[in-house]
Formats: sequence, structure tokens, C-alpha cells
Amino acid sequence: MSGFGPGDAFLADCPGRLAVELIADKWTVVVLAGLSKGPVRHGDLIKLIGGISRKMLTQTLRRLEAHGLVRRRAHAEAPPRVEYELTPLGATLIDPIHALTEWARANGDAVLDALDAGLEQTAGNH
Amino acid sequence: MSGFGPGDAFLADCPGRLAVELIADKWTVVVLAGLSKGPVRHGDLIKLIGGISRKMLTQTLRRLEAHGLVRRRAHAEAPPRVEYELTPLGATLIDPIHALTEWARANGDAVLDALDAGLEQTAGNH
DNA sequence: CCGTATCCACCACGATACTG
DNA sequence: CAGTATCGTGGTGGATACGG
Repeated sequence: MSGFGPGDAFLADCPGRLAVELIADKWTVVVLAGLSKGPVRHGDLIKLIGGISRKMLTQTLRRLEAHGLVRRRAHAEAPPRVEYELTPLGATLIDPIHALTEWARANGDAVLDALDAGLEQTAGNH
Repeated sequence: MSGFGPGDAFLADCPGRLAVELIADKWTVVVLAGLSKGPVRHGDLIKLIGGISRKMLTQTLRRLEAHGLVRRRAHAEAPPRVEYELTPLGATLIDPIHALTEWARANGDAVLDALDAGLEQTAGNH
């Protein structure tokens, strides 16, 4: 109903798999979203995101850097300061991510409803 | 540059996290894409996707069913036949997924380029 | 402040074999 | 053909502590 032509699905070895492998983990999308407004410091990202450990943040950023989506900029100052920002390439990913966010805002409740509708387990507690 | 207002990012406990938790695994997005053209049989999905095991397919479908995104329909026939299809709610997820696919088709090469540009490791094998 | 190393628990995933 | 059970494993991600 909504978009894929006959040959351009997500299957087998299509390029679409690349996108999935790129973002299908716990933090990548969230980190990209955190960078979507401009350069941010490491510590600020930690607070902004909430729940991520320094280890995972650094690890995620490094991966994105290697993929050309994020740029790391270290300033040689007395208290070290490191800022991360999206590359132009990375910025192009924001729109698809934004589409996901919008979807969640619009349909999140429906999903949660379906979820606890399913919580009338096998047990028949009248 | 591209969309998030000041208060509507992906962070902390925003609804956006729901979407991430929903699709952030190896197969969910691929399975949804496989269903995007209409009802499909279990076995056909296996062949269509390529690489997924029956176990993971069933497991993924069951999760999507619980979230109200997929409907399971079993036909009482001699050789058992089971078809899966997107619910209307599930169909709304196709567009965001499609956006990802499009992104990958447009920018996949750039990512791969950045990736092996980074393969000039620390070692200086001129 | 930034980053990494280490240790560890957990779960996602695959292989295989079995039931209906 | 569809689904489940079981087992084994590697990787992901958290806590903590240390180094620059």
C-alpha cells in the first residue's frame, strides 16, 4: 500500500540492509538525534540522552565517525573539550530518523494499547 | 538543519524511544519490508528474506503481532498454510522504513567509501 | 573532562532435531 | 509446511576503576 516496488524491497542483499545494520542497535539513533541540533560536547550528550554510559557513547560515536556520519573535534585546552557534530552526510540521515520519531509520536499509544490488550493472557481471570 | 525542535528530540524518555526499541534488532525491519506488499506465507518469507531462520522469523512475527503491527491468519487445510499481513497500524510504519531504504540507496556508497577511507590504519604502509 | 580497560551478565541468534 | 524445544556461542551493553 505504500511504496515498495516489485524489485526494491529490503531483502536478500539490498542496500537497505546497510541502513539496518547501521542503526539497529540500542543507541545509534538516539545519539544521532542528540547531534541533530549542532555540535555537542561529550558530557552534554551523556546528560542529554540519559541512561547511556560513557563507554557506549564513545563506542557509538566512533562507529559513526568511521562511517563518515560524525566528525570529532578535540580542542587543546586546559580542561579537555571535545565536540561532536554531524557531517553533511550524517545530516542526511536525520530526516529518515525524524520520520521514525513522528511515527512514534502519532502511533505510540496504539502500539502500547495493542500490547496490553494482549495481556489478557491464556489465564481466564474472568 | 533538519527538523527537531527544541523540546522534541529523541532523548530521555520521549516516545521516539519506543520506535527504536521496536525496530532495533537484526530482523524486524526486514520482515516488515517483506510484508509490505501484501499477505505472505511463512515459507515464502524465509526465501524472500534470505538468511533468516524459521525460529527468528516466527519470533519476530510474534512480537510484531503482539504490538498490533502484524496479523496472523492460519488456514485449516491439509498442508498447513499460514499467512501474515500488516495491520493498518503496521502499514503506517512502512513509510518511515521506506525513507530509510531510500537513504541507503542514495548514500550507501558514500558510507562505504568513508569506511574504507578509514582503512588507512594507524600503520603507515604507505 | 574525556577516554579506555576490564570484568561480567544477559539475550539475540544460529543449528539442529522433533512434533503436528 | 509451520512451529517449538533445546543447546551453544558470541556479541552487546552495564559497572567500575583507572589513565591522560
